[in-house]
Amino acid sequence: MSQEPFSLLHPGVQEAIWKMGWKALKAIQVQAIQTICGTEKHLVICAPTAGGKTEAAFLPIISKLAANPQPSVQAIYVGPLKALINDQFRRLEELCTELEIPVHRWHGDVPANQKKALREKPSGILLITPESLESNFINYGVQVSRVYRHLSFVVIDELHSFFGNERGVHLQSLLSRLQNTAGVAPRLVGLSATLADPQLARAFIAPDAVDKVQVIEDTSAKREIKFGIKTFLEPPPGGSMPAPRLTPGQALALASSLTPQSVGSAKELAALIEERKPVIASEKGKSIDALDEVADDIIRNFQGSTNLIFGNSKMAIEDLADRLHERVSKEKWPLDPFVVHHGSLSKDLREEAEAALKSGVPTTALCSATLEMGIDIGNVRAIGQLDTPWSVASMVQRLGRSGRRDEEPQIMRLYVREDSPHSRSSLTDLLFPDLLRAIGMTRLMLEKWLEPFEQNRMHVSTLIHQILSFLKQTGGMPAANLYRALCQRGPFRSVSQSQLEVLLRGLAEHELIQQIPQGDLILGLLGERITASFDFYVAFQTAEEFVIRCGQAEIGKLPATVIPPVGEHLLLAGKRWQVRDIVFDKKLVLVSLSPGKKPTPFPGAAGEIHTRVMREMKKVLLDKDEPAYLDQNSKTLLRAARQTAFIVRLDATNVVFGKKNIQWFPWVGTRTMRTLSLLARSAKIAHETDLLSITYQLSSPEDFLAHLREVSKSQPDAVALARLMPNKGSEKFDDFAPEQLLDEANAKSRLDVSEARATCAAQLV
DNA sequence: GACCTGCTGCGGATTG
Repeated sequence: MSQEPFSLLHPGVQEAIWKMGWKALKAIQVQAIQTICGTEKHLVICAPTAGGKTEAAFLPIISKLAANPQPSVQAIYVGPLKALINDQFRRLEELCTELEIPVHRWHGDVPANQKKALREKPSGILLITPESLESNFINYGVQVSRVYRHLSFVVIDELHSFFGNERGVHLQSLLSRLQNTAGVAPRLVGLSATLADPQLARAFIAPDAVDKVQVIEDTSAKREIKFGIKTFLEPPPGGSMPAPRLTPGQALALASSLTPQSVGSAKELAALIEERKPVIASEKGKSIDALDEVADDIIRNFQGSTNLIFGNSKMAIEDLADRLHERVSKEKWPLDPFVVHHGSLSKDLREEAEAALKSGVPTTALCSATLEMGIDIGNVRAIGQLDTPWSVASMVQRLGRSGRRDEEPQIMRLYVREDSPHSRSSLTDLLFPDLLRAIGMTRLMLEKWLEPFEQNRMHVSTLIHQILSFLKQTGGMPAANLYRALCQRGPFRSVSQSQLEVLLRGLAEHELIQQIPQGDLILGLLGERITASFDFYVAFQTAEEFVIRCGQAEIGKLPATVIPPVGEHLLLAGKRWQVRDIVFDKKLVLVSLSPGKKPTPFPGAAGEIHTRVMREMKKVLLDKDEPAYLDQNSKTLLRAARQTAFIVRLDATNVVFGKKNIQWFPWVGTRTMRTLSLLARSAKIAHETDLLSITYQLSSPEDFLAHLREVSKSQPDAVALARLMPNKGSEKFDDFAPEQLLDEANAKSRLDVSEARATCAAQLV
């Protein structure tokens, strides 16, 4: 054991380490001890799950606390999940008992008397969620300064989960308010397994003192990665009859016989496809699709071990689970190893699935982001991923859940579903965009690139939340104090003083706040009601949900908008149900098992794709190499996509000039594509966008070039463009924000005028 | 064309 850092620890902590039988401190633990005990810096620790991060942070923190006990909470651990807090509570309590450092927890499931006891006699370490910290300000505002007056450390677990979203800004605001209210300057420690850019983590932890943040990364043995992409073709959409489908080989032959004319013409394409003699994919009269082929592959490759298979949507997860159960029962397996885990399932069912994963009996979970982070589920052999993920960050996070023992490789099988070419296929369809994205993202993952988060977002909804919370906490204050606390010292730095004034006037119009004659702002009638409601503590939007119950057993919850009428069917927890009764006033749906199958569609918004990913996809399309991680189908379809790109000369130019329209492939992300679309709209040019391209209803190349010239030379007004957006805001309190402010916020964070201009200018060269 | 997370006090009845 490295003697020097060990000797920096309190003797009681040294003893605890001996007693636990540790042979040596890990490298990140040594560095953390040196930084926390030897400097005044903040800290970010980046290491894989189960890599000893929590101990790295807490061994030195506990040492400091043991040497200097105070009658106040001295360290806070903020966790994003209740289950994670419960896990860490057990570990910390074990470490702290003999040192006589009290460990407390505060979240929604903790009994009120324990919370009361902590408020009356604050001490030691407190494990808490952001929302419960919010409840401290709302319900015990006057006690905050006493309870936290000797706070010296704040540890934030799963730091990356707070980046760029409402909950992260909420947390930053709470921590900033805590410092001001209690008059303390705690040191911050962030923990994460997936950090793109240490610089962003530094900026999140301490925006004013980025160089006071030490980053510690675990550089110990990198594990081997085994990675494969498999592509299956979906029968063409439409009609109840099974539609004919090409094999990947036929798709390649089709691409080779394309001409620039046939690509744009449904008739010519149909004739070419007819020549290839497409087959109706069926098995005993039942049509099979790509998901059936994925299920067959899973049955072959995920047997006899514990695995996670992630999907992009709950509907797809449920559908896949249903098909796997079908196969297991048809083949009469003695045990069905497939379980389902996602956010719409009841706590009981989720815990059952978690227990099965931990049990040692081979289990494969079909899951969503619920199993992406946090709770320990033991040793996972391999990861399946149904459909190309939305972000590289999520792909990395998911891959990281496998091969947890050092000597084991990380394994991922990524399944891509592409439409078989059909008579109405667009050029974009013929380029197999999901396969391109899967390869592009894989290349970026291997390069260690991850999406950065938007630092300049205004977060209008969360600012409204914090204004209301602050007024509730204090009873009222002048507008200037709000500006100083939230916008200058707090996280809402992208909001100017005049923008805050516009916002406050808007809030007064809605009676959320009002100004008393002396000038102070206080809560208005509606503001009082909102801050008193149970769901105020949460900064993010939540939908109205109905509980789905079979007899006394709760299966899960579904949004009110997707509940089928009585007599119809739904798919939940991998089982088929029929709706028996709906009790509207109790928000309850009674169901029973039934053979009828209808996948439940969950509502949701589309994701944003980063420009770097689109640029990589272009490279994939124009490169010649065929990565070894592609299966034969994927290689064949990639060849077909490249052949098609060659036919329409996408290798030489990004534009395809048709008779009646002009299709441009700018290879930019969602934000820039949205901006290009709004620019065309403000120039009154009819157009459509798809996954890869924007098609202008222009017949003359000159008109197209004139538009690009106009955009690249003028100084487009981003706010004026944002005014044209159809959906201005969807976060919790956006409805209370003045439209002008939402336009300014959207101009900043949902559009990218400078990249749009640069893209137009580059196309002109 | 998407996923995830989280949270009262208080009055009244009942019990020791």
